[in-house]
Amino acid sequence: MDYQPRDIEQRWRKYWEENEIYKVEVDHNKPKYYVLDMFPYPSGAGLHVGHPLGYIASDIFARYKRLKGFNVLHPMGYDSFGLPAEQYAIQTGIHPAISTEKNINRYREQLENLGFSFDWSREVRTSDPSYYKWTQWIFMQLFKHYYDQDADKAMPVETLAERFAKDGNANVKAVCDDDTPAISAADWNGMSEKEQNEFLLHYRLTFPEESFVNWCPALGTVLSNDEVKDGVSERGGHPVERKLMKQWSMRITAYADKLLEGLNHIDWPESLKEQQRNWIGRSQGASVRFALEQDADTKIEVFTTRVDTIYGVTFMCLAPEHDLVDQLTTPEQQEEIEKYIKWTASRSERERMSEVKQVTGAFTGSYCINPFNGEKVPIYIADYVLAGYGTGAVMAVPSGDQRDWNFATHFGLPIIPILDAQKDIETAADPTKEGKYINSGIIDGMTYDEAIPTLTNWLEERGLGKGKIQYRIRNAVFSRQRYWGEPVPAYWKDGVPYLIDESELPLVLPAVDKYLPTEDGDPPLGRAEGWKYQDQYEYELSTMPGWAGSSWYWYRYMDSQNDERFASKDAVQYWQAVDLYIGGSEHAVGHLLYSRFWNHFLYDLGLVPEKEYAKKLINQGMIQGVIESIFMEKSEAKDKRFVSADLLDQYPDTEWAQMPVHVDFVSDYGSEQSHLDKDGIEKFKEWRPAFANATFITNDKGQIVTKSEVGKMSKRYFNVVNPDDVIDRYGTDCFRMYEMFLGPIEQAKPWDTKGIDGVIKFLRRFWSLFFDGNGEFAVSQETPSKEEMKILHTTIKKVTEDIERFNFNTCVSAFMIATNDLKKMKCNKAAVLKELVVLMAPFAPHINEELWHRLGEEGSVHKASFPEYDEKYLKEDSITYPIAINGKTRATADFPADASKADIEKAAQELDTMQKWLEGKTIRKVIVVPGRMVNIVVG
RNA sequence: GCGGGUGUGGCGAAAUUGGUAGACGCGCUAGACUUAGGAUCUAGUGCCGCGAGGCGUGGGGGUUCGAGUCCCUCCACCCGCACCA
Repeated sequence: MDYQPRDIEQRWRKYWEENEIYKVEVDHNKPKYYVLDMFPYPSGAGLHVGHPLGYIASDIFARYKRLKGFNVLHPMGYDSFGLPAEQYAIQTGIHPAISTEKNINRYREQLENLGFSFDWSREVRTSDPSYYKWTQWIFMQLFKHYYDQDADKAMPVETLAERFAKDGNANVKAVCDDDTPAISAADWNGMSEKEQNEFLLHYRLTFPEESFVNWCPALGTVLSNDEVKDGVSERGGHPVERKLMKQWSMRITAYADKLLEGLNHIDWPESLKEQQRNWIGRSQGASVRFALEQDADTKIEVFTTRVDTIYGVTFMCLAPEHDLVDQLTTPEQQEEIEKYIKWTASRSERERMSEVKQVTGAFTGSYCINPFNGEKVPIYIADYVLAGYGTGAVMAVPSGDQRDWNFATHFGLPIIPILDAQKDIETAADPTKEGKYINSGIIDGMTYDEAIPTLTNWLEERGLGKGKIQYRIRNAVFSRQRYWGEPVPAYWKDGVPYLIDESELPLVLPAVDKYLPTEDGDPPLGRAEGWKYQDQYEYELSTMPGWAGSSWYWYRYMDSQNDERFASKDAVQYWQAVDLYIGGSEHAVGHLLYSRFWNHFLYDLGLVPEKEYAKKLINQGMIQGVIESIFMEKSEAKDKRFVSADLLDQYPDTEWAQMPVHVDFVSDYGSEQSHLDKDGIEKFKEWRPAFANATFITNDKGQIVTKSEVGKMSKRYFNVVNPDDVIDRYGTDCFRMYEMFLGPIEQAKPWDTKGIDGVIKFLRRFWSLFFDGNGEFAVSQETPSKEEMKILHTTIKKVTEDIERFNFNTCVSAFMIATNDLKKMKCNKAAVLKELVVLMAPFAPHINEELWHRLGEEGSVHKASFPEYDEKYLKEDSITYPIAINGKTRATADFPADASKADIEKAAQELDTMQKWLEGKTIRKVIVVPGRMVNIVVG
């Protein structure tokens, strides 16, 4: 009987469902293991091509852990709030809930087609009120808490109010807005309720504040930096302006240190941790205040990580947007400064970033005074200084910083050496910390480690500065002017936000007539009728961002039906945290940072047991596609010309446009020889009837050579490979094994099916081990030979070790080798095959379930226990050693496994085959590495 | 400019602590079986050379008896970024 994947797969999937094979409950008699995938956004295009890779890997690991006796939580759900559904609603008027439901059903089908072992009874959807009830609840907790630096955790705002009533805020060490005024107890007690509530917003972990946003009037919405290209919206090309808007914000800065520190305790890819560290950007340094020459009371504050270089300061640089620029500009310099400011305002961030080599700036005409030596320091503005970071002002040290050096050289400013170890500062800056200070007043002759405290103390004694830690992470804007998101459970009274009562959760998204902003520019919720708290106070009109729902979802899986709590205490206590989390690295500084922030907060409240919710994280690489394009003449002519890419240089005067073609038409797709042959050209004409009469200038082989590029798989490039098609042809098991066989999961790679035949061949061969020449199922009950046991146990060892290291590609190789070896020996011993079936079941769950039952075993193979290897079958009688002379292998020889080093050393030199190499040479040394090799060193 | 990563046959890739580089698969070559095969099986396949042998893990240098692996240096490509003072 031939291997028929489709029959087998359908039958066993049904069996698993009927017998609830993958259902999991809290079980205190078993150790738990939690395998989590990043849940998908259900887009209209179907399951994203990058997803199966990660999902297959996590499924294999989940199945493996189950076989190893763990109680495995392996759930799946949908991150179902998002912009595409809203845009679709704007176009069609269809409620996003309806289109989302449809997409989810499609995803569910595709996921089931991949044979995953999810416990679907735990499915979550972030857009479901029973889910977002708890997203809103967590938001409320954030509003109700502030970050207390003495307790080093979040504390209830009520306790803060009590302290204000007693002592004011002078002794409160808490994370708050920079402009929080100092108040006394009397001040506080004299405030009205509204004033008190307003004041507390300076401390709450989520709070409304005026912040600049990219506002696009035409689209009536706020855009991310990414959606703005050259000052216009990416979609539609509408103008975008900077606008101040009241936005909810999350005080993630309060957790900056904990988020940094936590990275030391989790097993995440080092590169991803580094990205988060850079994003948080903790730098230790000092702030220094430079008084103006013209007005000693006005001071420019700078932040520097190298306060030790302060005697090398030869100019000061402000961001063009700095508050003091107007005041500093002298009448003579007015024109130049204005011109420069105008010029920088016209430059996009992209331009400012890419043109780093060009030195630009302008002199304000004013000076400030270096507090250490009283020197006059000229003040410039330059757009390499960013208004948004630190104080928007930099003290420039040309001898120690290359950018400052470039600027000084360009404007003819002095360059003062400050360390005796600095070299060649005439040609470039030298940022060294080595050596002793020179030209440096109070720190002359000191080293770096001595200088820093000396300077900081000096500054602090005089109130001119202090040691300071600066972060570059900013509070996270939490409002979206959109419909399809969680409503914020707050209302406005007298211009101050209040929370609704917890008993009123969930605050369900109201119906609206249109999904567009109102005429007044309010978000879509402004259209909802009666959208008022107790019919009098307007609810918050913005909704939450996409990352809200995904910042805690792993807890909901633990107890997804709970109405009383986000998850029961029991469930959270049992499942604790995610043991293995798999997803893409594109979430490095978005989801993976925000979710850690929320988790730290929930931990502070005692609601969850671990500070870090994901102990181990693996990034699966993106599977890319190949974009194949042909060249079409740019002309007004009705019938265009197309040219083979290898003939382009014969038409130097013609302009050609690149046009993507469907990859199905392309021969040798993805290679340098990729081309449309005669057949392909016909298919292309059929596909694009407008070009039926076009001219095709082919090369001498009659081909139109195409240009191949690796890039995103996307509908617009006609290069999407749908997993369903591959599965229809080869079966789920083959698809799963092939994706694993492609290479390491972390690696990005273009999708191609070139090697899939090897995997299907292997599965057929594996299947044939269980059948005789007539196609009848036939296994032998005989005791396996020593040789057969060796193959089995080598494979068990290899696969066990490789699964633990997530080297799934080499596991597949091991299965292939074992199958080939057993096939050669015509081994059909049930005792060997049964173990192999369990071993392979995580990778190819269906075929192995079938074979398990044919072997007469009870129950599901997925409830069996993973085989253990026995060292005794792995021992060799003899070991083949390579024998080298000066590192160059010249012969091999077998020695008994228990031979001593001395025996091997002696025997190796006496080998007949070695004599011709050793003739006339003097042996200086013989190196024997037991079990490995012999190297004879000759003179 | 900064940060991170990658570089091994025609292709996807293997290679515990430095120890026979290229496992496994694709492709290719030859053969077997077939009416036929894009099915199956067998053998071969890093490069140069008839051969002995030589050369080979992006380039150059170093440490070592021995380097894909460790160190220095240069190059190429990819990803991220908010010029982070």
